[in-house]
Amino acid sequence: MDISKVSKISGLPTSTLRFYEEKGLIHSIGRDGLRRVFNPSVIEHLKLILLGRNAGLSLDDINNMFTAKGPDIDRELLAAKADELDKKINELVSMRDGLRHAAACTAPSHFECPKFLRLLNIIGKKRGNTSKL
Amino acid sequence: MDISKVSKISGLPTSTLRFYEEKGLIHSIGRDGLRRVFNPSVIEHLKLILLGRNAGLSLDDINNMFTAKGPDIDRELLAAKADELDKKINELVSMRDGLRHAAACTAPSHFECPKFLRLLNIIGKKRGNTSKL
DNA sequence: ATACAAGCTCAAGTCGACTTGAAGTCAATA
DNA sequence: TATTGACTTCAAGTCGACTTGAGCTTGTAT
Repeated sequence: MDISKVSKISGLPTSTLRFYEEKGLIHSIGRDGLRRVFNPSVIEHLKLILLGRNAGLSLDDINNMFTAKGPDIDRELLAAKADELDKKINELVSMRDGLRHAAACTAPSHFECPKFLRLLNIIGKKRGNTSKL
Repeated sequence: MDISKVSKISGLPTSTLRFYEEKGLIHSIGRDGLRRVFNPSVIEHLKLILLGRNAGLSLDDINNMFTAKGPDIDRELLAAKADELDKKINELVSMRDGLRHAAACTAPSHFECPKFLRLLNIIGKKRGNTSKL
């Protein structure tokens, strides 16, 4: 596949694909003249990258998690990231509920609605001890 | 409250608090000489801001969602953001499951593990039609 | 009285993640 | 054959979200 096909399938601009290759997130399997040639499997890699980005991971995180830099991957890192995601999922659920409520609530300000404030505080409680909030 | 107290309670550096004030995300209720004075309720605002940031919202989004710029808030925006969050939550759940599996899986590469690839594709399917992946 | 920590403003710097621009290569088509 | 359009590299620019630094003011402790 050439870069424009990858771009069309993935929806990512070619500039981003080159950027990702430079960062080592994806790889081309060779060149046709000057032009990069990609294995179709790059699409799966890109899916994973987009997914990770969407989950709020940095490109470096993604790189560390999925580009085995030795004989084996870092299982602990993966498990740790899974745990982080779990925490985040809980927060997002609360946030979503808070938003849904706020969209329906008639209180003049969200901060004057006890239900909304309660949701905020529940979230606060769930967040270990990294912040005092 | 003075800025250092807000900083201690919130865990945010004073520079960030000033920055947020400048952006209109929080407000001080006055000055004591030169120094900003905050109402304790700023803590609730900061909770919400941190929560939003954690959910991947931009400061501008947060500002639009929670600083009523007219008599009424934008309920449609809130509901739309709630829907976005719902989508994101689904993705994060899949991602988390994928990571948990990858941490345990013995396949030489994640991309050679059918189960992992299946998870990726399930996610792909869930993502409306904004991207072709 | 003096020093010092903590605040202040405003401009500039940083970092991650890209994007854009200039300048060149190359295959295909008018 | 000449132009076009898609590709290439490499450097520089952009954007959001802060952070840092210089230079100044103030309240408190020695």
